[in-house]
Amino acid sequence: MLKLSKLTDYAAVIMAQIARDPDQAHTASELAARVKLPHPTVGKTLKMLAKSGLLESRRGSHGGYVLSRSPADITASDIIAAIEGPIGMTECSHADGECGLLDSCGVADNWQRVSQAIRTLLDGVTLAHLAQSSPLKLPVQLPIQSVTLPTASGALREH
Amino acid sequence: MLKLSKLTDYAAVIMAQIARDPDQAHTASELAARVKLPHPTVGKTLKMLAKSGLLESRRGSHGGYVLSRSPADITASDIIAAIEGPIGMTECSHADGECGLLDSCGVADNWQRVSQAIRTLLDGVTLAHLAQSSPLKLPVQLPIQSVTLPTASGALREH
DNA sequence: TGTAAAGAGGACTAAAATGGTCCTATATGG
DNA sequence: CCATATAGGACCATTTTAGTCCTCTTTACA
Repeated sequence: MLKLSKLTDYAAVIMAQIARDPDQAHTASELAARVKLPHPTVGKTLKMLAKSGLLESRRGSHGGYVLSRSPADITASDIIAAIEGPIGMTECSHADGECGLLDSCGVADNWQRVSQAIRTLLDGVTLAHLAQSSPLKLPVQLPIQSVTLPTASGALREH
Repeated sequence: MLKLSKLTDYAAVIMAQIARDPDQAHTASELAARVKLPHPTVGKTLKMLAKSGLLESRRGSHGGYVLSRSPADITASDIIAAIEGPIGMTECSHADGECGLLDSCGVADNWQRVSQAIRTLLDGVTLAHLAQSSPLKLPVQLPIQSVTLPTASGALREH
């Protein structure tokens, strides 16, 4: 369903929590309590976010996590990629080949373009947007420049 | 990774094959051969596409599948939804409640808006686009109307 | 009217991804 | 030194996904 994993969802919620109070370090237990999720799970999520550079961690007592950049400089793409790896709709949208069906596929190029469009869209959503409760303004119109389709281009024959 | 399942991928490829030769019925075995995938798998995919109304099937000898509408009237959303169910990034993006964390979540609204933007984007990509080999023109610019973020709106405090 | 060629529908299995927990090690402040 | 944190994995249970197979029905045509 083109869905985010639960962990990614948690990550977004957690990041938003931190973003709303960016000046102090937040511990896993504190965040777990706020977000009402089990401590180990929140801990795991935080570790992933830290490892990919979105959070900075301080160990020891009085430790915790802080944003490594301003909320306006952290995108939805960043968060998703931190938990799920590179964003792409299809197997072949990032890997460099190894699909084996490329010749009989015929849609790879276009899927990759769609992937790219989604990635760009997600790049435009920042943590600052997510953290604020007031609605984002998104373009509900014309996300695709409707190509008056060329009906038949040379290469579309098969076998 | 915000990825489509393999079956969805197959579905797109298969639909594109049919779209390129829309005037005759295509059997599962024929398509399996073209697309170089095992017959049972292709069969399963076709059944799903037919059940959700994107293909019409004719049984018996000389049977097969035909598009139920013109390629320009079948969208990427349709194909994805046929295999994966309703498109939405988060659990709460279509279900009507039952999340239980909504109060502590604080990002639900915005995620839903992002979901909606992706859905709209996908609605703009048709099977006609996918089937043609010449590149789609996608808006690599400004998919989000960058809200100069309101810095602090009333509701974003958390005790 | 019989037979072969198709799809419909669903049961089933194997493999992979996901979510979640826990343990040990290390760092840090008081 | 001790309490409090994170780091980094190992680990398991559950769910999802992919893929196969079997039986039934429909249809064209010899």
